[in-house]
Amino acid sequence: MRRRSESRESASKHPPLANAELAVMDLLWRRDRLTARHIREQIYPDATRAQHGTVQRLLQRLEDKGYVERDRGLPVHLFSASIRREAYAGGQLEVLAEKLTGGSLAPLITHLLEEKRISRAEIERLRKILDERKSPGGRS
Amino acid sequence: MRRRSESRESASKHPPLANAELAVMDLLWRRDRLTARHIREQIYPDATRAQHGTVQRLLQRLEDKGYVERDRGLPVHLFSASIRREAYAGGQLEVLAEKLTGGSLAPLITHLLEEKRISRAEIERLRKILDERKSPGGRS
DNA sequence: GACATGCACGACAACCTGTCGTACATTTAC
DNA sequence: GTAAATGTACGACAGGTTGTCGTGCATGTC
Repeated sequence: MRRRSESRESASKHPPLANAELAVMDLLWRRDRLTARHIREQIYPDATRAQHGTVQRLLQRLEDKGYVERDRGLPVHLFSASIRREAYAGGQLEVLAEKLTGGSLAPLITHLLEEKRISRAEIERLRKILDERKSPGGRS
Repeated sequence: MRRRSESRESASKHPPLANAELAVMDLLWRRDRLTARHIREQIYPDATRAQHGTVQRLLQRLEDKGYVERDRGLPVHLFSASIRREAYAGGQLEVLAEKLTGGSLAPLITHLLEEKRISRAEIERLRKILDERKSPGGRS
């Protein structure tokens, strides 16, 4: 079938994270340089022997996808996220906008506002963010 | 493994559309009440006999997911999107935010702004949208 | 009736994900 | 040094989803 090359390309550049993968990233986003053991303990509190392998598998696939780096300096590797949570989230947002609204964010947000699914506080946060961008402040 | 019930639930409420499915929805979002034939012609310009079935299949699965309604009044059914593009897009945005930033949109957009991935024009559009919400249009 | 067109749906291959188990390496304990 | 424990690498597999096709059935036209 005919398909849009761009969205396909961005999807391969920013493959979406599946559930278990996201759980691992979540830990790495909270704290860097974790051992596989630490991750396993968090995700599978009742750790059986076999689940070592599962975590290793997940970490390896995340490494393949470019989302995780491992420090092999020690025999027990230390894992870190190689992309910040905000960068991943932003990338996914872009993929979404590209697929659905030709890359524009406005329609997505308009709908949520109309449906009153964004709190007043959140609206103010967003306004502030946009204002900062308008007149570059102390931030950078 | 342990999983977050909320994100799972919203995912089942708003299942993401796959590629071919999205292509069909795209047509229905542009124009309502299309026949399967019309859709097939658009998606598979060089239509073979077998691809009738493919389109029927896609339409049926979209119907199952609640994204498409069909008018069975005539022997040749007429298909329509049962959710607006903006509603679907907004829903996906919410799913994204829930999974990644605890439901807040600000971090997603902050990153895109810092990376200068949002055009000046788009920023103004967003500001305008938010302003409208702040001081409700018509009055009060 | 014969034929064309459309709908319903079973079946299937390809892919992805989460899982496990096995093989191998390295460290630690005796 | 050998054995046990721990860790890494990765093949394998089941379950789910997706895109595809084909076949059977209904309904319309001539």
